[in-house]
Amino acid sequence: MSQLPKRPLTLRDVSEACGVSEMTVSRVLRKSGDVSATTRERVLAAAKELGYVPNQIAGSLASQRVNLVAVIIPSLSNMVFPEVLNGINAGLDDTPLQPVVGVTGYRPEKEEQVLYEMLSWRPSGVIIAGLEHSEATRAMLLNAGIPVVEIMDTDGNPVDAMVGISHRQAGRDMAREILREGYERIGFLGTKMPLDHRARKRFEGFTEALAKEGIEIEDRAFYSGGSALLKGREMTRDMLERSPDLDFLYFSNDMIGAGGLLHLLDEGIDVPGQIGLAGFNGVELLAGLPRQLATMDACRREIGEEAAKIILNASSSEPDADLPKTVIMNPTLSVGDTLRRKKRG
Amino acid sequence: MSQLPKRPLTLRDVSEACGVSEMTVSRVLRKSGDVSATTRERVLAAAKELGYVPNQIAGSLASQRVNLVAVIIPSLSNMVFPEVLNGINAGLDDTPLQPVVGVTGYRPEKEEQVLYEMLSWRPSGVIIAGLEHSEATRAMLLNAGIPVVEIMDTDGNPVDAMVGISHRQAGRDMAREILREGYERIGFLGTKMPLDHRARKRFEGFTEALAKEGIEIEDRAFYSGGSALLKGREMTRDMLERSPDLDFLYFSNDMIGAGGLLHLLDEGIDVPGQIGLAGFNGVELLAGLPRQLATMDACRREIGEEAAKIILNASSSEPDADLPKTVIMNPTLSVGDTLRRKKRG
DNA sequence: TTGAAAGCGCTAACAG
DNA sequence: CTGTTAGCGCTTTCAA
Repeated sequence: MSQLPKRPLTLRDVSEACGVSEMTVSRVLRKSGDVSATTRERVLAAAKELGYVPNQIAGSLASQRVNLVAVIIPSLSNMVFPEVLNGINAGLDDTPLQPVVGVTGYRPEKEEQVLYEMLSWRPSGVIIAGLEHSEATRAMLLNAGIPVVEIMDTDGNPVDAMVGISHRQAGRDMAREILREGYERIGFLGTKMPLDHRARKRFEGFTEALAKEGIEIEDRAFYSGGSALLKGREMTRDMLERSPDLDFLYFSNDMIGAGGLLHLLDEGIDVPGQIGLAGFNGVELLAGLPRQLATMDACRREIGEEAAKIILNASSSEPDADLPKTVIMNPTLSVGDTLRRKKRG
Repeated sequence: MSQLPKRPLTLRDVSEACGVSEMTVSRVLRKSGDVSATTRERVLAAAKELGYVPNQIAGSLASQRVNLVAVIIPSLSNMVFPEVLNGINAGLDDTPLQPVVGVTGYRPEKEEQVLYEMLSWRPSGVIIAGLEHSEATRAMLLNAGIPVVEIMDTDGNPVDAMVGISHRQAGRDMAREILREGYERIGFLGTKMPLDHRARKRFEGFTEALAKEGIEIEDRAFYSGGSALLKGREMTRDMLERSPDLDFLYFSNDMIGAGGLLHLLDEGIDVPGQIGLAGFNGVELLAGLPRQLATMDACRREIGEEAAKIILNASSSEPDADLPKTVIMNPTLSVGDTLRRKKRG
């Protein structure tokens, strides 16, 4: 830390400062090969003294190895994705690999562009949300020649590996639970997102399971943008005005579900006696509400960790060929205080 | 898209496929220099046909330019930071620059390590949360020879540029507002985070402004981990048990504030008549609560956008030297429904 | 245990 | 408008 360099320092600078060849300096800094303790100390001291930071660009070009993992997700505004990122971070901690995040805003063309940019850094692997991609995106994924893990959804065929839950199944399970409790006049409230395939699949699974019992959704509403909690309140109010006979509301996420719950409590409506409620995601927030919303855990953190493991394995020197390429997690349904209506034997 | 390459494609492959020199292919792909329309088309067609993705590693090494901006934040779990990231994303959209995010978990040594790794990619700039860093971190920042923007806090001296709000001032402003409304017996509830300097500074500003009026905080409580909303409920309950005379609760963030609000409403306590409440952040969530919590906007998105602008300017070919290196934003205080107690003239 | 040479894939700078 | 030459800063490989 003696001078402020206009030109970034290079190995050569360190080499000259300590009178050891560039090659040996490089070996010390990478802890590779055998270097005598004395020269190592000398090199380390010089590097620290100068404030040398290695140039990974040059290193990666020379070694043809890049310690980056591309992570591509639709959004950061929805807490779901930060939690997956935390899982990936945890899974990659204490390994040489580092996640690099790209955000698509749920737009396929943006996804394509983000992937292209990330691939141009020649990462060691790709973790990407969802199974639905444009043709070009799939082609890039296929041709990249690196491990690819598609996460969060397992209803479809992965390019390479996938880790997630079946949202169709999640929808079906919730529907069955609702019917089992005797609810029959059901409303659905969700996001207006044609490109949120996971929400769509939950909805499809949900209606499918209802249909099997001869039941149809009686009312539905979709929103986009704004405060989810507030939207939940408003939409619930509006829906119950339109369809006062409903005895259950299924929300596509916990945030609007919480809004609905708060509205009903304000109105003094008996939950779950008169109306039952369920959301999706198991967001931590819910713990503080006056009543526990029925919901289903999406295994977000675990998905991130598992995806990281797969990339790690695939890019290790001796990959375990037996490690499964498809991991389907089982979301747990928690009924909370807003779903049970009957006494049960 | 004809074959799946074991070895990633290079410029040379494209060059051979279309019979144009590597240099010209490179120019076409970078849209730099003049290339005849016909050759351009030929090159583009070949590149697409092969599925060529340029190698930025090599490109950056050769051009000595890297279109990456290092962004270093403490956490992704707190919605504050994703919102800042959204601002940065927005500010960098449609520019060649791309953010790369690193997370420190509020730990100085992790911050040091993350910064080191990011600098080893020779980014075009650094955006880093906070003004408090280890000696080594400051040294790296100083010697990196690239624009550095420290964000979210302006109570201190930046290495280079800073964008944010004064948390001390924010604390003072809230204290003054509370006193003006006639509250006098004040409790504080916050996070137990010795390394969250912004929360600490708000607290300091708050107590300082109270002290000026001869008032001291009567009770305080700190938490860590868990659902903030739930913690808010519990801590509020406990504090009012301990100190039933309190007439105001200041929360270090809106989430625990919302928990406190829900608790008080459950108990049928008059808010803001008997007890006033205020939080911090202006989280979108609040809009859906039964009552609007008094709070203060932290200008998260704007901070991100402004920081992006500074990096952009500094790394442009003709930087505007007049662009200020310090941007202090003014958080707006919204009193909501939980602060006003007096009728005012 | 250390060093020298070659080259990773691309682009700056210049020449044609 | 197009091509040639010479590296960018590091690591691989081979030799000492």
